[in-house]
Amino acid sequence: MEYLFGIYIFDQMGKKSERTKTKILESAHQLFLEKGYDGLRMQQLADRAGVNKGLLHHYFRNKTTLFTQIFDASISQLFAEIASRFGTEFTLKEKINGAVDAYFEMLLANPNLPVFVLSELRKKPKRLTTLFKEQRLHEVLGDFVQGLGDQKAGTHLMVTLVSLCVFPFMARPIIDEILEGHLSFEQFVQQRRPLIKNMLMNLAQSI
Amino acid sequence: MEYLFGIYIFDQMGKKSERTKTKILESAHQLFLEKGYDGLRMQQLADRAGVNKGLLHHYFRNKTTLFTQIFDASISQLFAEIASRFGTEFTLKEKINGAVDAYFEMLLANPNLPVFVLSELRKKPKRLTTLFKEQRLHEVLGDFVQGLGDQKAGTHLMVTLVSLCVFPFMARPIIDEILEGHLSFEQFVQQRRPLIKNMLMNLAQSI
DNA sequence: GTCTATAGGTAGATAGAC
DNA sequence: GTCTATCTACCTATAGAC
Repeated sequence: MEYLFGIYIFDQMGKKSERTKTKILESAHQLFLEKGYDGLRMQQLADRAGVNKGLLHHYFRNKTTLFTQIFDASISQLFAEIASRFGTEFTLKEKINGAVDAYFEMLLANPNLPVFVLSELRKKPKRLTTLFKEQRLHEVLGDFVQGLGDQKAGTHLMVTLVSLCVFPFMARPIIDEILEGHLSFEQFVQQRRPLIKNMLMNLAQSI
Repeated sequence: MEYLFGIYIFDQMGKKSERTKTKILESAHQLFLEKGYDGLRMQQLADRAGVNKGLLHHYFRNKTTLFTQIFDASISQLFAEIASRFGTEFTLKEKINGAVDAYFEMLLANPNLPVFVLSELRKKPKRLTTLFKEQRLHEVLGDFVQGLGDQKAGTHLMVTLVSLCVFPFMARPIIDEILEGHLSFEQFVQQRRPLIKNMLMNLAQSI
């Protein structure tokens, strides 16, 4: 587990204190994404990490500090996918296909990430503005949008791309219920992948 | 405020106890959607409703009972939009346009509803299966999917429709940040409405 | 029907032993 | 560096007065 713009980078080979910190961060990552800030108890986190409650405060002062690290890294990860296959050497089609594939890969590995980020974001909207400035996300997104066409067309294309890739993973409990075992969720989203790429190419040509 | 399949229907004209119950339910609806189950304190709810904490328990026994009413009604509302403009007398184009318009209207009035439902659903996935059975949602969705084509095409068309309508509202904090005041969020989603209808018609013709 | 007071339990955080 | 014990604050829920 490692983040491109991440706040924390794990080092499994360090001394014991580093390994303990890593174990706590990994557990916090899992549990905050599952339960959200308000839903996670420090005792649960200590149990999962296999340490005592007191240690959590020794390393991370308080719950908020720990949460902020996980939250910031998670937002960065969402935007990293957009930048991942971007560059002037790619054609429009390659950029679209590359971004869709990158999102699918990330979402298959981190299915809870979008719901976590968007629900916590609603409670702490100011954090986003800070992160945009700190990590120069306006530049990253601006470059991406420019690469997709003019300002208006590029923005709509990007929002369409992210909507189509991300939403089915957020609505997974509902989609599972609808599929009722006729098809696995994984099969369903793999069917969608070429459909999504086609829709995006059509949209790119029409605006 | 009234729900099609809703558990609670407000009656502002009834006796005092009914008006108090209504006030509590309205406040609970607002606050649970903002803060989620874990984030809302019973004291906050009492303050907003203008009553005492004890009264909440008098009318609704405990926090879970109250939450379940709001949660169930919110899920029903999400599915109600799909059924709203459905009927064999409509053409495919009318069904698509009608469903998109119904979703836009509902989302403009209830912007927090999707994030609330999907984040709470992740924590209580079993509730969905129960609701699907109780409210015969399989039949509602089955009819809708049939009206859009065969099983596979209909399902993908429906998921695309909901993805494109709902996701931008969930990601509103991010989109606000991207638009940076060049355009209001409302203007942006209104620009998208015809784009979405076009994409859905293209998709319907191609699968 | 509504409020006050409080019980009973649990949360986050700290101090200090080992 | 890690654990145990404990503090203080707060939360849900109840009992009982008005």
